[in-house]
Amino acid sequence: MRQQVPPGQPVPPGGEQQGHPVNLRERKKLRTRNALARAALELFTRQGFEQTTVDEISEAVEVSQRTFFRYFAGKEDVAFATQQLVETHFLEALLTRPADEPPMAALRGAVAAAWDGLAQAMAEMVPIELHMRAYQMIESTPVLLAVHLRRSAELEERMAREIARREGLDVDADPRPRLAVAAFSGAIRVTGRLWGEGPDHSLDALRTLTMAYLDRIGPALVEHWRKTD
Amino acid sequence: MRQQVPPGQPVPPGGEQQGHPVNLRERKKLRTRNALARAALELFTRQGFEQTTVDEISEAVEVSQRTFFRYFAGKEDVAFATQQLVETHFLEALLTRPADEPPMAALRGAVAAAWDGLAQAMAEMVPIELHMRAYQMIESTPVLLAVHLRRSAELEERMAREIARREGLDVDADPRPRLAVAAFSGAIRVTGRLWGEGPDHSLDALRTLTMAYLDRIGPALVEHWRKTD
DNA sequence: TGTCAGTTGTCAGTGACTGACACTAGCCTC
DNA sequence: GAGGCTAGTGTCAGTCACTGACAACTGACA
Repeated sequence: MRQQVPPGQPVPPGGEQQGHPVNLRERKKLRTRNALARAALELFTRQGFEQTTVDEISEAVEVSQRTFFRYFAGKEDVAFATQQLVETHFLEALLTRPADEPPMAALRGAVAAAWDGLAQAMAEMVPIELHMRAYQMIESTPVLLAVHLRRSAELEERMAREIARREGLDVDADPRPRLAVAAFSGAIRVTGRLWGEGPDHSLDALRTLTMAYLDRIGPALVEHWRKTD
Repeated sequence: MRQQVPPGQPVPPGGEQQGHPVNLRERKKLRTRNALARAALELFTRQGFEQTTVDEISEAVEVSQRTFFRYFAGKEDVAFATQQLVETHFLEALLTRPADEPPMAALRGAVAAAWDGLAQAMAEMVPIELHMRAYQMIESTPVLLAVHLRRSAELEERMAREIARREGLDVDADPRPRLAVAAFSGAIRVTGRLWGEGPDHSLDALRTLTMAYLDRIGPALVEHWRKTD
């Protein structure tokens, strides 16, 4: 079996992340992709990742196995379909933060902004509740956890670079961008877990919990690092 | 293909980590296992992980593919054969540190102690230089990097628990054990990378570099946390 | 409406793994 | 030292993840 995660993502169609296409072709593709993701997550969460075959997923959507692999680079890849959506939204939000915001404020602002609009985009793919169950599954499936950690590391790296760029620093020379991102990501992870364990599994609950935690990271990292300030 | 990483390690023979067996049976097994690991790492580093098949590895050692899978849970598993050895040595060393040592001193002492004896045990399996090249390969192969991150996370968790136990703390209630371990692991990782990039690839170079860095983590974490102190 | 490009299905093949079973070789006993 | 026991090994057949090639189809656009 192939099983390896694609290096730079063999970019199957739909890689352009829901750009609300106009023509029928594009809409059809998007529908197939979403249907595959939904079916996959449903099966994964119900019977387990390993216990689900790609054939099952394809059959559920009534496409050939070959088609599945044209939309997703691998079985692991579908499992992260919704994560991918979240990350994309967040990164986009981060890139459009006002230039004068201090690092942690920008990161915090980006999460906040990402929530808006995310819920809708996500719901088109899968019910939020399914996304949440998928997250738990990822955390408890060794193969997926491994991939998740790698993905997180990559995201953090991109965040750190963006923060460094904003502050006019060299990521490799100055440890602060990575430190800030590490602290931020740590908080996000903790709230994610707490939310999963807690009783209220609504998006709003996660949102307020996250914001509350981010506010506690402490003022040490909140200030500008630029000398010009 | 199966490709998933074994949850609790399906413990193939030889899982008892080189206990210098007495009888012929055991010695033969150990030799086969080491030969497989050596052949695998050699092939992986020469032609790449994905480009190497399990059949190639087995053929190089003149055993059947089935036998390979009786020694290692999967193709990924061999790639971590030497890492496994290092980790085992380190954890053992940590467990036998004097009870009155402060956390960071115990961790530091454990690395130091692990070096002794490790070189020999390792050389029985593969040349040190091969182990080193294998490390680079892991870092640059996405599938392996993912597994590596997961393994590291697991190791850190075990370290944190041990530190907490020593200090009489609850890992989940007090963040300090995990923080200390995170700082420690971070330093180890950094030195590992520096060593790989630097000119001197000797074990001694790594050892002195690591020690120097560990000494810089700062006195903030070095003190005892116990009130009784 | 016809052409063309993008999408899909079919087929065949590779490679990672696994279970079952038969065979062999050290180990232990008598 | 012969024989039996058992662990280790090879063979075989099967599953499942993936991939390339090619033929059939279907929207898009002139």
